[in-house]
Amino acid sequence: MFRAPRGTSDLLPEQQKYWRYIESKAMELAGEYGFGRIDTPVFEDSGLFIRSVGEGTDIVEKEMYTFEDRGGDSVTLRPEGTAPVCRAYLEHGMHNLPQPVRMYYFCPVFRYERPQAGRFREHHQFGVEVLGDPDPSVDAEVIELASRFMSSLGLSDIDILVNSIGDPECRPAYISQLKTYYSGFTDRLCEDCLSRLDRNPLRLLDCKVETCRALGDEAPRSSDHLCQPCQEHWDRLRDYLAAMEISYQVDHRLVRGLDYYTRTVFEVQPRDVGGQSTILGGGRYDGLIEELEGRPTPGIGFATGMERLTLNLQRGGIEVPEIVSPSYLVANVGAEARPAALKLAAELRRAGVGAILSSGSRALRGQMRQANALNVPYALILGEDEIQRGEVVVRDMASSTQETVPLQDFMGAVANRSA
RNA sequence: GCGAGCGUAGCCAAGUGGCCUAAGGCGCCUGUCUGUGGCACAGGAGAUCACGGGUUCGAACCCCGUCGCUCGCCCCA
Repeated sequence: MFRAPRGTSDLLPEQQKYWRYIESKAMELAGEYGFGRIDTPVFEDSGLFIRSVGEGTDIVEKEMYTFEDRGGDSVTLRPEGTAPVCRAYLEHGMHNLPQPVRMYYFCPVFRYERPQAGRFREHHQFGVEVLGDPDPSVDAEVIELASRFMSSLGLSDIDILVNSIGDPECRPAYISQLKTYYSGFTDRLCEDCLSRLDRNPLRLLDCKVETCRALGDEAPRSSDHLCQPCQEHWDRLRDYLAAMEISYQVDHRLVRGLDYYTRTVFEVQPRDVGGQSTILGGGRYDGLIEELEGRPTPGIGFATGMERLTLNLQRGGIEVPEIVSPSYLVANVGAEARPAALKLAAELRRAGVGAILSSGSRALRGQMRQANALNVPYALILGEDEIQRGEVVVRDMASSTQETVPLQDFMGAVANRSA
């Protein structure tokens, strides 16, 4: 038997309510802030991601779904959402639009990883991007949006972590300080950290091994080594966040795995457990558009994982609205009633109300059971008697009461109610 | 890429060498109730016990391999 590929899953009808809930909240908020929706292709030229995400990153090095298409071009299933949006910004000359340009997206993203709790090979993101404005007020606004998004979902047990990792001006000097610091403790570093020392020194900071953590506490902090413009950006951001009364924590260990981030980085984490816990991550990427051969254009955004949001909604016991079932089940008895039932169901749907046609192959008893199991408020019963008299039995399932009414009157009432 | 655990019907599972032609529960279907649901009772369908090999007189159960799933590390949403 075929199964869904490793790390992927089917989103079954009974789970859809979470997604609908998250999507509706996200779209509502995005609209409030003036974001327009963008949808980009599921796959892109492989070079786009190699260039933007960074050659040395894990994503590019070992996680991309890259293949040659039949024409011999190398394409890659989108491993993240920001680069395609930037590509679209450039391709469609959006620098000619009023700046900044605000866009949001929902899309599947693909990374070849070992699946575990909250981590998949295909997952789905909601993300926002603001392109064309360097001002820290935009950072504050985007972080505020993230915060509002969490509270609108009902997720309250979360921390918002914020940091500044500088820019190409000041970061190299900081990184070399960091290396110097850690090089003095090579005897105390874990094996992973020893390799990070060469490959990705920033990552030393968020190692989870106890001894490494202790070293990280005392390590030089990026926010203490910012160049003057970065420092000013960082100071103003914190002023704005304070002015907006956003509760957040500065986390000097916060770094992100993609090369394009500059200055502001932030994450949202649930308060309880560790593991694959980050539910939202983002930051500023002022060099990215230029890296993609555009005029220097600043940008900032974040992405959230639908699956992790759902997980947290479920863990938090947060009630989400059920997807409404149709109002009517049309039961029918006897061969004569079958076409009449089909017609009635079709008319109801045309009138804008949902109707499920019950299979006439079952006894009426079975059809009523079905009505009960499907949780429809009303069952409509058509039998030969009703057909002859031009009537229909309308049964209110909740109160177990029913009345026989002329079909025309019933349809008239339905039309009035839905109008 | 590394480490650990687990695979018995759609789901939850009992069973740890013969009494297993595999218990029970949920769900599904049918009947009791000849055209009326939720409850109850009765019945039914649904399992090559993940797959392959081995040990044994005998394997769901022990051993080996494979595959799959889950969890952790790395990394990330």
